[in-house]
Amino acid sequence: MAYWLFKTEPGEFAMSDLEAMAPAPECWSGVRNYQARNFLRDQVAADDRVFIYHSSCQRVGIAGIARVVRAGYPDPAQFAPQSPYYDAAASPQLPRWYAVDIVYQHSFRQLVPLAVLKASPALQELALVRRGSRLSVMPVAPAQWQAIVAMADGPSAN
DNA sequence: GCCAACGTTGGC
DNA sequence: GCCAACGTTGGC
Repeated sequence: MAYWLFKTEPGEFAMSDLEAMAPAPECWSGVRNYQARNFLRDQVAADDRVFIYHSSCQRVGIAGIARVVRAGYPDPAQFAPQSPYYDAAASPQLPRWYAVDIVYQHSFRQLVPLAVLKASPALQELALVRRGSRLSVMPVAPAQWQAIVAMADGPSAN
């Protein structure tokens, strides 16, 4: 089992939306960056765990945990002309973009702010805190995962 | 709203 | 293949 971090703008789709849908899964759609696409297509697997990160909002940080229930498959949005994620160059025979399905697992009692992540010595190698990083799907090492969970729900977070 | 940093496009 | 121009991301 591997660990990941997915970015989302809560104005579009928030951790609370995922929680409200539970136990129904959500299609994680609309990733339009090749490096992130490659992770979704090639590496994200069923039963992997995912941090949900809120970006471009008042309180940026990690809001909770989801679980992957379906590995990468062609993102339906690329074939839907009405979708903002439509890609005229993609076809079902030659899909360009991929999605996964995730399901709600756990909302942190309090969001772990970006500033806290940046300040953690255990997270200096995490792509999220690297200067200028724009990657929206990224791997999280087990030690990084445990450090973040401890910050979220550990004694210091209470 | 600003702007730094990044990814993509397209002319050559 | 280079690289300037452009569009986007995303924190602040």
